[in-house]
Amino acid sequence: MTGPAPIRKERNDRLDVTRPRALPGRQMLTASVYEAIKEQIMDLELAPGTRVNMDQLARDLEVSTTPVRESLARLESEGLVTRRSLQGYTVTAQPDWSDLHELFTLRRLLEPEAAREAAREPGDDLVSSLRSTLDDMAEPSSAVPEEQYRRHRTFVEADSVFHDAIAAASGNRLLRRTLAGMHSHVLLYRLYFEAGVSPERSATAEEHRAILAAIVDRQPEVAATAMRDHVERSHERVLGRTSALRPT
Amino acid sequence: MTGPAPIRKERNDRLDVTRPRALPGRQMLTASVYEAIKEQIMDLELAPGTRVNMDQLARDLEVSTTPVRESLARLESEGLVTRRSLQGYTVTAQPDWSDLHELFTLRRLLEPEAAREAAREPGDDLVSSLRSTLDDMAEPSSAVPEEQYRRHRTFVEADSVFHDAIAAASGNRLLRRTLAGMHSHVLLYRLYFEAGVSPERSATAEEHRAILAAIVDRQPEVAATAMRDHVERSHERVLGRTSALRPT
DNA sequence: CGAGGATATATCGTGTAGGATCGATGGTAG
DNA sequence: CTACCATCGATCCTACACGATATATCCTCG
Repeated sequence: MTGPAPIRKERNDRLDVTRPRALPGRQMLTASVYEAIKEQIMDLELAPGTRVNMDQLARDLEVSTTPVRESLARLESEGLVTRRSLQGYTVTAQPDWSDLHELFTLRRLLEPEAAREAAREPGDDLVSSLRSTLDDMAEPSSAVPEEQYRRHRTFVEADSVFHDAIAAASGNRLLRRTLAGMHSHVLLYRLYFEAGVSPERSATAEEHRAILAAIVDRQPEVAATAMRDHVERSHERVLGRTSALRPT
Repeated sequence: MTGPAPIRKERNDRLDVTRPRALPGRQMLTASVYEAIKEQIMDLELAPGTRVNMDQLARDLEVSTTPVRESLARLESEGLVTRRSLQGYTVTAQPDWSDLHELFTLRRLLEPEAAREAAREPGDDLVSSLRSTLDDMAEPSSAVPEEQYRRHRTFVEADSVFHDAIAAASGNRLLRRTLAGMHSHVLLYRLYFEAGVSPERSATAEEHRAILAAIVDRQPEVAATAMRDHVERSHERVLGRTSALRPT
C-alpha cells in the first residue's frame, strides 16, 4: 500500500475570488474520515479484532481526533467496530456462521421487496447503471496474481453497486438505508479475502442478469423471486467457501 | 417539565475500599447522553424540525460537547436527527405518509420472521416478560387529562418492550438491532402526541394476546401470521388517526 | 416607501492541550 | 518462584481557541 493516504485537502485552496461557491454546501470532513476508515476496515489495513487507536488514525489521516470520534461513533452504531468501556474501539471480528446466517436472513427478507418495487417502473438510469455493473463484473481473460486483488475488489464493488441501485430504485429510502447499514459487502469482502478465494463470478453475474431482465420486463414478482433466489444462492456459496464454521 | 435533568453523577463516588469493582465496566458517559437526548426527542422537548444546539445541550446535561457530538453522530446514523453541512443538527421532521409507509413496510417484512423464530422454543422468561407488558397495557379505569400523558407513555413503552422482547427471542441479533434502530416507537409516540390522540389500546392488546398465544403454543407460522396482521393493522390505525397525509 | 446590499452576531466546524482514570508491564521483596 | 507495587502508556473526557458561515439587522439608494 502507499501509506495511510491522508485525507486533508490543501489548506489555502480558497482563492481571492469573492465567491467561488461552486458546490452548494461543502462536504463535511467527518464524512471523508468516515469513508476513509471504512475503506481501511474493508482493505484489512484495520484487521478484524485489532484495536483502533484514535490518535493514530487521526495522525495517519492528518485530521484531528474530533472527526475520527464522530466517525467511529457512527461505525459503532452500524456494527463495524465495537466499543468497550475504557478499552477503546476494536474492529468487529470476522463474522462466524451465525452472523452470516443472520445477515443473509435479513437480506432474503428485504431485498426481494426492493427488487419488486424497483421493477414496477424502472427508469432508464437504473437499467443503464445496472448494465454497467454487469460489465464491471465481466470475467477478464487472465490476470497475474497481484491483479487478483484489484479484480476481486472491483467485483465486490460492482456487486454492491448493483444491489444498492435496486434498493435506491425501490423508492423506499429507509429500506435502502437499512440494507446499506449492514455493510454486507464489507463483511463479505473481508471474509473472501481472508479465505483467499474468489466468489463464483459467473454464477453471480448470471443471477444478476436474471434480475435485470425481470426489471426490464417490468415484472415485479419475477424480479422478487429472482432476487430471493440470488440471495439464497449467495448464502450457500458463502457457506460453501468458508467452511471454518460450525452449523450450530 | 422539571428542568433539563442533568446527567452528571457525583464525582467522588469512589470509596476508599480497595476494589469495589462491582460492575464490570462503568458505563460510558456517551451512553447516558445518548439516552438522554433520545428521551428529549421522544418527549418533544426537542420538537421535530427544531435545530439542536450542541453547546446548549452540553450545558443542560452538564457534560462537555464531546459526548454530545458522539451521541448526535450516532443518532444521525439512525435517522433521528439530520445534519446539514454548516447548519448543525436538526431533529428529523415528523414522518409523513411516505415515511410511515416505508417504516411499516420494513416492519411487515421483518417482524413476522422474529415472531416465527421466537415461537420455536420460547423461554419462560420471554413468556413472562410478554405477559407483563400486557399487564402494563391494561386499560386503567379512568384518568384525569394530565394523567393521559403518562398513560400514553407507558402504553408506548410496553408496546416497544413487547416487540423488542420478541426480536430478542428470535436469536437473530442483527434483526433485533435493525428493528431497534428504526426507533418506530419514538416516531409513533411523537406522532400520536402531536395529533393529540391515543392509540386504540384494546385492539393492540388483543393482537398482542394472539401473538403471545401462538408463541406459547409453539406454533411459528401462526405467530408469524399474527404478527403480520398486527403490523398491518397498526399501519392502518396510524393512517386512520393521522390523516394529515396525502396518499401519494 | 420598498428593495438590495453590507455589517454584526451567534453558531458551527475543527483543532489542540491537558487532567483524570484505567490497564498493563516490569521490577522488587518475601 | 510467587505476590505485590510502581511506573508507564493509552484512552476518555473536558476545556478552550480560531476560522468560517448562516441568519438577522440596519443602512443606503432608487
